[in-house]
Amino acid sequence: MRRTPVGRQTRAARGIPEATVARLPLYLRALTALSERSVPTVSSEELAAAAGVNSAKLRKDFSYLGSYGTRGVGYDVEYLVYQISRELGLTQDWPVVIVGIGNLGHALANYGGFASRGFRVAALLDADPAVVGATAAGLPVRHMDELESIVESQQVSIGVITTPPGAAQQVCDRLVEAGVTSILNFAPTVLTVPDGVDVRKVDLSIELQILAFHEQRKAGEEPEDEEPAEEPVRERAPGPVRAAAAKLRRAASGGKETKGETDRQAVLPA
Amino acid sequence: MRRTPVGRQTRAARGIPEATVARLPLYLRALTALSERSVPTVSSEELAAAAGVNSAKLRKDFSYLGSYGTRGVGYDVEYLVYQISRELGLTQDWPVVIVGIGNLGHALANYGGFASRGFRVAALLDADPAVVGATAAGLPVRHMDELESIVESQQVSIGVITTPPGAAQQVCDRLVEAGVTSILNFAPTVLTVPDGVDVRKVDLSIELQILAFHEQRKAGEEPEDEEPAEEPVRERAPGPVRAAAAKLRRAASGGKETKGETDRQAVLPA
DNA sequence: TAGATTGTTAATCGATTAACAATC
DNA sequence: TAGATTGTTAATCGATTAACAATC
Repeated sequence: MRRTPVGRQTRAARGIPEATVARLPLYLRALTALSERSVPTVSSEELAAAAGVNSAKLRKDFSYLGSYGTRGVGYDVEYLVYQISRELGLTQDWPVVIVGIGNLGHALANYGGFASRGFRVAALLDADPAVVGATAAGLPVRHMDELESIVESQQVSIGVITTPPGAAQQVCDRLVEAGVTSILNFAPTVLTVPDGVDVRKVDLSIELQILAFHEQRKAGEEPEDEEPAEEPVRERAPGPVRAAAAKLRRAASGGKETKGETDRQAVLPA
Repeated sequence: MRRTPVGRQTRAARGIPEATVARLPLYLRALTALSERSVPTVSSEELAAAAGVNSAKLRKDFSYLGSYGTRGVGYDVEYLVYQISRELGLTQDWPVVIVGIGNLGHALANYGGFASRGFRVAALLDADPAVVGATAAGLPVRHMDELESIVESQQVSIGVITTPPGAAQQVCDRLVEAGVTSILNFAPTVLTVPDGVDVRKVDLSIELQILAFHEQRKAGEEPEDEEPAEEPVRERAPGPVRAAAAKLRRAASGGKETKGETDRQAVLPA
């Protein structure tokens, strides 16, 4: 996707796969721990175990960065820490704004891993006058009105959105307009951004739903309903009839079934 | 990966790809919004736009669930909400424990999207006597000692870990031992679990680092250091020499470089 | 019947993995 | 030199996408 030979000529490092990029922080964390224990070198096998991946994947990942290992020996911990840090852009300082200082914004402002790794909270912003002026993590909460001036004066390129879902797109638009080009979105909202802006999302509800899916599988696949047994080959009733049927099922599904090892009530999301 | 024909015979739905499972919650969210606006039917094109994916992917995803659409018409919103909810296991109620009631645990306990979608906070747990007894989101914080009895008596199968990193594995072990088989980990720790236990992780620091990587790319790839230009073809000095060189570079890299459009200080993660 | 839209096919792309030659 | 471990190859697997026949 990303194909941005903006600067000078493209070097090998340009083509690092997304899946690899997403694992570099894991390797870096494991390496940092080794570094703190003054471990001088580490093999792909050991490091992979510490990072929770297999060693073939790790070596493949590192091969995109260059040949930083020594055959028969392993990797120099300090050197790798430095190379990965540089590859990830962590040899710079990245000022970040957090917009929406509710419970979650508060938690993030206080998050330790934030300050390390080169990320610095440039400002906390909120639209609520009752919150503005309060202090979180030693920083004053400032009003949304200051968003543009802060982003510009402090060269903020990363914004974190922890607003209620209804405000997220609007906040996102303002951040982008002001010059932010990377957004980490904690609001359960699909954000629309122009080309060149990256959005990553963190969504508790989605993670839980994925876990629930697998949990249900593990629980043994008993019927959760009256007639689910041969459900894929269901008859094709016209839409409205189906909807009515669904409603009936929903109404009927309250607290009926009992799973083998559990006894959970049937509940549909609101 | 997951191949668990635990219950009776395997039906088509067994083989839903992970990537599809991860998108079902997105579709469900978009459908719920349509449902609330009383929209009766939706095309793959419209729904895909609302969920932020392309329509071919959406149709492919839905094809794993069954044939729930009507050619020439689209999908019945209510019916799809029901089918996806059931597929994800959301027609049941899932009691969840949150362990570690710091800022983040607090925020999660208060998170609205938690209570909807069938997830219910069964208990908040903390090891710190100073926190135990306090109230968060209307629930008392209980002591870790009660973990086992709560998990067993309330049939909790999902645990959320929001402890400091040092405590995460230990908490994880206790959860698993008590019977929890799905874990959502917010601590920046690689958790080791037995087969049959699912772990998903949410890691702010990793997300920010991935954004920083792309941000750096966008910024145009100027040298962040003295000699990075032909860095992939670097000479292969033996480990210790490399490490020393790296340290030199680290020491030297403080506040030197100036990017084209930014002026950030060079900082290495702690 | 004509128009619309699904469900599926097949091609392509990207990620994972095992195996092993290269080489320290 | 012998043992260890990297870096790379090639096979496999899974995910994405465009296109279109099926069919409402």
